[in-house]
Amino acid sequence: MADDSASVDVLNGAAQTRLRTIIERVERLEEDKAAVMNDMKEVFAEAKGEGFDVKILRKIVRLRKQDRAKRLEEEALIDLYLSAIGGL
Amino acid sequence: MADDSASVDVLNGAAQTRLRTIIERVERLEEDKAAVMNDMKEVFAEAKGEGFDVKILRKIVRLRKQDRAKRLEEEALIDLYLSAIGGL
Amino acid sequence: MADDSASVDVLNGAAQTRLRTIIERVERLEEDKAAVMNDMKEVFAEAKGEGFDVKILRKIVRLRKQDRAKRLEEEALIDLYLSAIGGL
Amino acid sequence: MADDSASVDVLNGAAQTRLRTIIERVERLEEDKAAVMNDMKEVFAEAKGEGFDVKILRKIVRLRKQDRAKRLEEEALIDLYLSAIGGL
DNA sequence: GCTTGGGGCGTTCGAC
DNA sequence: GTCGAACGCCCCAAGC
Repeated sequence: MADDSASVDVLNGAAQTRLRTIIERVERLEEDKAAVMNDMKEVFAEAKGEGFDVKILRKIVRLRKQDRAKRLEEEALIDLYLSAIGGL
Repeated sequence: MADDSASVDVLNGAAQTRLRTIIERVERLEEDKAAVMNDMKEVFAEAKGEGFDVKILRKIVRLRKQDRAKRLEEEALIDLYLSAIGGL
Repeated sequence: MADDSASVDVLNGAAQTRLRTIIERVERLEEDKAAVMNDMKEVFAEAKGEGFDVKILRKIVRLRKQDRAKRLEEEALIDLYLSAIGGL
Repeated sequence: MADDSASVDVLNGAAQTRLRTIIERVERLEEDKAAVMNDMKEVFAEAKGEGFDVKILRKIVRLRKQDRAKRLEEEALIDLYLSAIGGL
Protein backbone atom coordinates (compact mmCIF):
# COMPACT_ATOMS: atom_id res chain seq x y z
CA MET A 1 0.00 0.00 0.00
CA ALA A 2 1.30 3.36 -1.01
CA ASP A 3 -0.39 5.19 1.84
CA ASP A 4 -0.18 4.78 5.61
CA SER A 5 -3.95 5.08 5.99
CA ALA A 6 -5.90 1.83 5.98
CA SER A 7 -9.15 3.29 4.64
CA VAL A 8 -7.76 5.55 1.98
CA ASP A 9 -9.38 3.73 -0.90
CA VAL A 10 -12.89 4.49 0.25
CA LEU A 11 -12.64 7.74 -1.67
CA ASN A 12 -11.21 7.98 -5.14
CA GLY A 13 -8.31 10.30 -5.90
CA ALA A 14 -10.44 13.23 -6.93
CA ALA A 15 -12.61 12.98 -3.82
CA GLN A 16 -9.53 12.73 -1.63
CA THR A 17 -8.14 15.89 -3.14
CA ARG A 18 -11.49 17.59 -2.75
CA LEU A 19 -11.66 16.51 0.87
CA ARG A 20 -8.22 17.93 1.58
CA THR A 21 -9.22 21.20 -0.03
CA ILE A 22 -12.36 21.46 2.08
CA ILE A 23 -10.55 20.69 5.32
CA GLU A 24 -7.87 23.21 4.49
CA ARG A 25 -10.40 25.90 3.68
CA VAL A 26 -12.21 25.31 6.94
CA GLU A 27 -9.00 25.34 8.91
CA ARG A 28 -7.93 28.54 7.24
CA LEU A 29 -11.26 30.10 8.21
CA GLU A 30 -10.87 28.90 11.77
CA GLU A 31 -7.52 30.63 11.87
CA ASP A 32 -9.15 33.79 10.62
CA LYS A 33 -11.82 33.50 13.25
CA ALA A 34 -9.28 32.96 16.00
CA ALA A 35 -7.34 35.99 14.77
CA VAL A 36 -10.46 38.14 14.86
CA MET A 37 -11.35 36.99 18.36
CA ASN A 38 -7.81 37.73 19.42
CA ASP A 39 -8.10 41.23 18.01
CA MET A 40 -11.25 41.74 20.03
CA LYS A 41 -9.50 40.64 23.17
CA GLU A 42 -6.75 43.15 22.44
CA VAL A 43 -9.22 45.97 21.91
CA PHE A 44 -10.88 45.24 25.24
CA ALA A 45 -7.53 44.94 26.99
CA GLU A 46 -6.47 48.26 25.53
CA ALA A 47 -9.75 49.88 26.58
CA LYS A 48 -9.36 48.47 30.06
CA GLY A 49 -5.87 49.99 30.18
CA GLU A 50 -7.44 53.36 29.45
CA GLY A 51 -9.81 53.02 32.36
CA PHE A 52 -12.93 51.80 30.59
CA ASP A 53 -15.07 49.17 32.25
CA VAL A 54 -14.92 46.14 29.97
CA LYS A 55 -18.08 44.65 31.40
CA ILE A 56 -20.00 47.80 30.51
CA LEU A 57 -18.43 47.91 27.06
CA ARG A 58 -19.52 44.34 26.40
CA LYS A 59 -23.02 45.14 27.57
CA ILE A 60 -23.25 48.15 25.30
CA VAL A 61 -22.14 46.08 22.34
CA ARG A 62 -24.64 43.37 23.23
CA LEU A 63 -27.41 45.92 23.60
CA ARG A 64 -26.69 47.48 20.24
CA LYS A 65 -26.63 44.03 18.71
CA GLN A 66 -30.06 43.30 20.20
CA ASP A 67 -31.25 46.56 18.69
CA ARG A 68 -30.08 45.54 15.27
CA ALA A 69 -31.55 42.07 15.61
CA LYS A 70 -34.86 43.53 16.66
CA ARG A 71 -34.90 45.91 13.71
CA LEU A 72 -34.20 43.06 11.32
CA GLU A 73 -36.98 40.97 12.84
CA GLU A 74 -39.37 43.87 12.57
CA GLU A 75 -38.56 44.24 8.92
CA ALA A 76 -39.05 40.52 8.47
CA LEU A 77 -42.42 40.82 10.17
CA ILE A 78 -43.41 43.62 7.82
CA ASP A 79 -42.41 41.46 4.87
CA LEU A 80 -44.48 38.69 6.34
CA TYR A 81 -47.47 41.00 6.67
CA LEU A 82 -47.02 42.12 3.10
CA SER A 83 -46.78 38.59 1.79
CA ALA A 84 -49.80 37.65 3.90
CA ILE A 85 -51.91 40.26 2.14
CA GLY A 86 -50.58 39.38 -1.27
CA GLY A 87 -47.53 41.60 -1.62
CA LEU A 88 -47.23 45.34 -2.05
CA MET B 1 -27.74 70.45 25.86
CA ALA B 2 -26.16 69.76 22.50
CA ASP B 3 -26.62 66.01 22.75
CA ASP B 4 -29.70 63.87 23.12
CA SER B 5 -28.07 61.72 25.75
CA ALA B 6 -28.82 62.66 29.33
CA SER B 7 -25.64 61.27 30.84
CA VAL B 8 -23.23 62.45 28.19
CA ASP B 9 -21.29 64.75 30.45
CA VAL B 10 -20.01 61.93 32.62
CA LEU B 11 -17.23 61.53 30.06
CA ASN B 12 -15.35 64.44 28.52
CA GLY B 13 -15.25 64.92 24.79
CA ALA B 14 -12.04 63.04 24.24
CA ALA B 15 -13.25 60.08 26.26
CA GLN B 16 -16.54 60.05 24.39
CA THR B 17 -14.75 59.94 21.08
CA ARG B 18 -12.49 57.22 22.37
CA LEU B 19 -15.49 55.24 23.57
CA ARG B 20 -17.15 55.47 20.19
CA THR B 21 -13.97 54.32 18.51
CA ILE B 22 -13.70 51.33 20.80
CA ILE B 23 -17.31 50.31 20.29
CA GLU B 24 -16.96 50.68 16.55
CA ARG B 25 -13.79 48.63 16.45
CA VAL B 26 -15.43 45.86 18.43
CA GLU B 27 -18.51 45.90 16.24
CA ARG B 28 -16.39 45.86 13.13
CA LEU B 29 -14.58 42.83 14.47
CA GLU B 30 -17.86 41.14 15.27
CA GLU B 31 -18.91 41.69 11.69
CA ASP B 32 -15.66 40.16 10.51
CA LYS B 33 -16.22 37.19 12.76
CA ALA B 34 -19.77 36.75 11.50
CA ALA B 35 -18.51 36.93 7.93
CA VAL B 36 -15.90 34.26 8.60
CA MET B 37 -18.43 32.00 10.26
CA ASN B 38 -20.73 32.53 7.33
CA ASP B 39 -17.94 31.52 4.97
CA MET B 40 -17.48 28.37 6.97
CA LYS B 41 -21.16 27.61 6.70
CA GLU B 42 -20.91 28.02 2.96
CA VAL B 43 -17.94 25.72 2.69
CA PHE B 44 -19.79 23.04 4.65
CA ALA B 45 -22.93 23.55 2.64
CA GLU B 46 -20.94 23.20 -0.56
CA ALA B 47 -19.26 20.06 0.78
CA LYS B 48 -22.63 18.65 1.74
CA GLY B 49 -23.83 19.31 -1.79
CA GLU B 50 -20.94 17.16 -3.00
CA GLY B 51 -21.99 14.30 -0.78
CA PHE B 52 -19.64 14.78 2.17
CA ASP B 53 -20.95 14.25 5.67
CA VAL B 54 -20.68 17.61 7.39
CA LYS B 55 -20.73 16.14 10.87
CA ILE B 56 -17.74 13.96 10.04
CA LEU B 57 -15.92 16.88 8.45
CA ARG B 58 -16.36 18.89 11.64
CA LYS B 59 -15.06 15.97 13.65
CA ILE B 60 -11.99 15.71 11.48
CA VAL B 61 -11.26 19.40 11.87
CA ARG B 62 -11.65 19.12 15.62
CA LEU B 63 -9.36 16.10 15.81
CA ARG B 64 -6.67 17.79 13.76
CA LYS B 65 -6.94 20.82 15.99
CA GLN B 66 -6.39 18.66 19.05
CA ASP B 67 -3.46 17.05 17.32
CA ARG B 68 -1.90 20.40 16.60
CA ALA B 69 -2.42 21.52 20.18
CA LYS B 70 -0.81 18.33 21.38
CA ARG B 71 2.17 18.82 19.08
CA LEU B 72 2.65 22.37 20.29
CA GLU B 73 2.53 21.24 23.89
CA GLU B 74 5.11 18.58 23.22
CA GLU B 75 7.37 21.06 21.49
CA ALA B 76 7.01 23.45 24.40
CA LEU B 77 7.92 20.67 26.77
CA ILE B 78 10.95 19.80 24.68
CA ASP B 79 12.04 23.42 24.75
CA LEU B 80 11.59 23.45 28.48
CA TYR B 81 13.73 20.37 28.92
CA LEU B 82 16.35 21.74 26.58
CA SER B 83 16.55 25.05 28.40
CA ALA B 84 16.71 23.13 31.69
CA ILE B 85 19.88 21.43 30.53
CA GLY B 86 21.30 24.57 29.00
CA GLY B 87 20.17 24.17 25.43
CA LEU B 88 21.09 21.71 22.72
CA MET C 1 -28.41 -9.49 46.70
CA ALA C 2 -31.62 -7.78 47.73
CA ASP C 3 -31.80 -5.68 44.59
CA ASP C 4 -31.88 -6.55 40.91
CA SER C 5 -29.36 -3.84 40.05
CA ALA C 6 -25.71 -4.83 39.99
CA SER C 7 -24.31 -1.43 40.94
CA VAL C 8 -26.78 -0.47 43.61
CA ASP C 9 -24.27 -0.35 46.41
CA VAL C 10 -22.33 2.51 44.88
CA LEU C 11 -24.72 4.85 46.69
CA ASN C 12 -25.83 4.34 50.25
CA GLY C 13 -29.49 4.06 51.10
CA ALA C 14 -29.98 7.74 51.82
CA ALA C 15 -28.34 8.78 48.57
CA GLN C 16 -30.43 6.28 46.63
CA THR C 17 -33.59 7.70 48.10
CA ARG C 18 -32.40 11.20 47.33
CA LEU C 19 -31.61 10.21 43.76
CA ARG C 20 -35.07 8.77 43.27
CA THR C 21 -36.60 11.95 44.64
CA ILE C 22 -34.57 14.11 42.26
CA ILE C 23 -35.42 12.00 39.23
CA GLU C 24 -39.09 12.04 40.13
CA ARG C 25 -39.13 15.80 40.59
CA VAL C 26 -37.48 16.31 37.23
CA GLU C 27 -39.87 13.93 35.52
CA ARG C 28 -42.83 15.65 37.10
CA LEU C 29 -41.53 18.97 35.80
CA GLU C 30 -41.04 17.50 32.34
CA GLU C 31 -44.67 16.45 32.38
CA ASP C 32 -45.65 19.98 33.32
CA LYS C 33 -43.54 21.36 30.52
CA ALA C 34 -45.04 18.96 27.99
CA ALA C 35 -48.52 19.95 29.15
CA VAL C 36 -47.72 23.64 28.71
CA MET C 37 -46.26 23.10 25.27
CA ASN C 38 -49.32 21.11 24.33
CA ASP C 39 -51.53 23.97 25.46
CA MET C 40 -49.56 26.32 23.25
CA LYS C 41 -50.04 24.03 20.29
CA GLU C 42 -53.76 24.06 20.96
CA VAL C 43 -53.89 27.84 21.15
CA PHE C 44 -52.11 28.15 17.82
CA ALA C 45 -54.28 25.49 16.24
CA GLU C 46 -57.38 27.30 17.45
CA ALA C 47 -56.07 30.62 16.13
CA LYS C 48 -55.30 29.02 12.79
CA GLY C 49 -58.85 27.73 12.69
CA GLU C 50 -60.04 31.31 13.06
CA GLY C 51 -57.98 32.41 10.10
CA PHE C 52 -54.91 33.83 11.84
CA ASP C 53 -51.48 33.22 10.33
CA VAL C 54 -49.60 31.15 12.90
CA LYS C 55 -46.21 32.09 11.50
CA ILE C 56 -46.99 35.76 11.99
CA LEU C 57 -48.35 35.12 15.47
CA ARG C 58 -45.12 33.36 16.40
CA LYS C 59 -43.09 36.22 15.04
CA ILE C 60 -45.09 38.76 17.01
CA VAL C 61 -44.56 36.78 20.19
CA ARG C 62 -40.84 36.51 19.48
CA LEU C 63 -40.62 40.22 18.75
CA ARG C 64 -42.34 41.15 21.98
CA LYS C 65 -40.02 38.80 23.80
CA GLN C 66 -37.02 40.55 22.28
CA ASP C 67 -38.52 43.84 23.39
CA ARG C 68 -38.77 42.66 26.95
CA ALA C 69 -35.26 41.21 26.90
CA LYS C 70 -33.90 44.48 25.58
CA ARG C 71 -35.67 46.48 28.26
CA LEU C 72 -34.27 44.22 30.96
CA GLU C 73 -30.76 44.53 29.55
CA GLU C 74 -31.08 48.29 29.41
CA GLU C 75 -32.07 48.37 33.04
CA ALA C 76 -29.16 46.10 33.86
CA LEU C 77 -26.86 48.47 32.00
CA ILE C 78 -28.18 51.40 34.01
CA ASP C 79 -27.55 49.49 37.20
CA LEU C 80 -24.07 48.77 35.95
CA TYR C 81 -23.46 52.44 35.23
CA LEU C 82 -24.72 53.36 38.68
CA SER C 83 -22.51 50.81 40.39
CA ALA C 84 -19.59 51.95 38.25
CA ILE C 85 -19.93 55.49 39.60
CA GLY C 86 -20.44 54.32 43.15
CA GLY C 87 -24.19 53.96 43.39
CA LEU C 88 -26.95 56.54 43.37
CA MET D 1 -57.21 57.70 14.37
CA ALA D 2 -57.88 56.45 17.85
CA ASP D 3 -54.90 54.16 17.89
CA ASP D 4 -51.20 54.80 17.56
CA SER D 5 -50.74 51.87 15.24
CA ALA D 6 -50.79 52.66 11.54
CA SER D 7 -52.05 49.30 10.35
CA VAL D 8 -54.71 48.78 12.99
CA ASP D 9 -57.61 48.94 10.61
CA VAL D 10 -56.57 45.84 8.75
CA LEU D 11 -58.43 43.88 11.41
CA ASN D 12 -61.83 44.82 12.74
CA GLY D 13 -62.39 45.44 16.43
CA ALA D 14 -63.46 41.94 17.26
CA ALA D 15 -60.49 40.41 15.46
CA GLN D 16 -58.12 42.82 17.19
CA THR D 17 -59.48 41.81 20.56
CA ARG D 18 -59.21 38.18 19.60
CA LEU D 19 -55.63 38.68 18.46
CA ARG D 20 -54.69 40.29 21.75
CA THR D 21 -56.25 37.41 23.62
CA ILE D 22 -54.32 34.88 21.61
CA ILE D 23 -51.00 36.66 22.05
CA GLU D 24 -51.61 37.01 25.76
CA ARG D 25 -52.50 33.36 26.16
CA VAL D 26 -49.36 32.33 24.33
CA GLU D 27 -47.21 34.67 26.36
CA ARG D 28 -48.76 33.43 29.55
CA LEU D 29 -47.96 29.88 28.52
CA GLU D 30 -44.39 30.88 27.67
CA GLU D 31 -44.07 32.28 31.16
CA ASP D 32 -45.34 29.02 32.57
CA LYS D 33 -42.87 27.10 30.48
CA ALA D 34 -40.01 29.34 31.56
CA ALA D 35 -41.05 28.89 35.19
CA VAL D 36 -41.06 25.13 34.82
CA MET D 37 -37.67 25.11 33.13
CA ASN D 38 -36.37 27.35 35.86
CA ASP D 39 -37.63 24.91 38.45
CA MET D 40 -35.79 22.14 36.66
CA LYS D 41 -32.62 24.17 36.68
CA GLU D 42 -33.02 24.65 40.41
CA VAL D 43 -33.54 20.96 40.99
CA PHE D 44 -30.40 20.17 39.03
CA ALA D 45 -28.44 22.90 40.79
CA GLU D 46 -29.55 21.53 44.12
CA ALA D 47 -28.61 18.00 43.07
CA LYS D 48 -25.24 19.25 41.90
CA GLY D 49 -24.74 20.85 45.30
CA GLU D 50 -25.27 17.43 46.82
CA GLY D 51 -22.60 15.90 44.65
CA PHE D 52 -24.70 14.39 41.88
CA ASP D 53 -23.49 14.61 38.30
CA VAL D 54 -26.09 16.67 36.46
CA LYS D 55 -25.17 15.34 33.05
CA ILE D 56 -25.70 11.79 34.24
CA LEU D 57 -29.00 12.74 35.84
CA ARG D 58 -30.17 14.18 32.53
CA LYS D 59 -29.13 11.00 30.76
CA ILE D 60 -31.08 8.90 33.22
CA VAL D 61 -34.18 10.97 32.73
CA ARG D 62 -33.81 10.69 28.96
CA LEU D 63 -33.33 6.93 29.12
CA ARG D 64 -36.40 6.47 31.30
CA LYS D 65 -38.36 8.60 28.89
CA GLN D 66 -37.31 6.37 26.00
CA ASP D 67 -38.26 3.36 28.09
CA ARG D 68 -41.69 4.77 28.72
CA ALA D 69 -42.15 5.57 25.04
CA LYS D 70 -41.12 2.05 24.19
CA ARG D 71 -43.58 0.59 26.69
CA LEU D 72 -46.38 2.70 25.28
CA GLU D 73 -45.55 1.57 21.77
CA GLU D 74 -45.58 -2.04 22.85
CA GLU D 75 -48.91 -1.61 24.56
CA ALA D 76 -50.31 0.08 21.48
CA LEU D 77 -49.06 -2.81 19.39
CA ILE D 78 -50.68 -5.28 21.77
CA ASP D 79 -53.96 -3.39 21.52
CA LEU D 80 -53.66 -3.48 17.77
CA TYR D 81 -53.13 -7.20 17.72
CA LEU D 82 -55.98 -7.72 20.13
CA SER D 83 -58.36 -5.64 18.09
CA ALA D 84 -57.21 -7.50 14.99
CA ILE D 85 -58.38 -10.76 16.50
CA GLY D 86 -61.52 -9.27 17.86
CA GLY D 87 -60.47 -8.40 21.39
CA LEU D 88 -59.50 -10.55 24.33
C1' DG E 1 -36.37 17.10 2.64
C1' DC E 2 -34.67 21.27 3.80
C1' DT E 3 -34.49 24.82 6.49
C1' DT E 4 -35.39 27.38 10.67
C1' DG E 5 -36.01 27.67 15.74
C1' DG E 6 -35.25 25.65 20.47
C1' DG E 7 -32.75 23.01 23.92
C1' DG E 8 -28.67 20.97 25.68
C1' DC E 9 -23.72 20.91 26.18
C1' DG E 10 -19.07 22.41 26.36
C1' DT E 11 -16.06 26.21 26.45
C1' DT E 12 -14.56 30.56 27.65
C1' DC E 13 -14.35 34.55 30.14
C1' DG E 14 -14.74 37.49 34.01
C1' DA E 15 -15.74 37.93 39.10
C1' DC E 16 -14.60 36.82 43.69
C1' DG F 1 -8.26 28.87 41.60
C1' DT F 2 -13.04 28.21 41.70
C1' DC F 3 -17.32 29.76 40.54
C1' DG F 4 -20.95 31.10 37.69
C1' DA F 5 -22.60 33.34 33.56
C1' DA F 6 -22.33 34.22 28.49
C1' DC F 7 -21.17 32.40 23.92
C1' DG F 8 -20.84 29.27 20.29
C1' DC F 9 -21.71 24.60 18.60
C1' DC F 10 -24.47 20.67 17.98
C1' DC F 11 -28.54 18.07 17.67
C1' DC F 12 -33.39 17.53 17.29
C1' DA F 13 -38.02 18.61 15.99
C1' DA F 14 -41.40 21.09 13.59
C1' DG F 15 -43.03 23.83 9.67
C1' DC F 16 -43.11 25.02 4.70
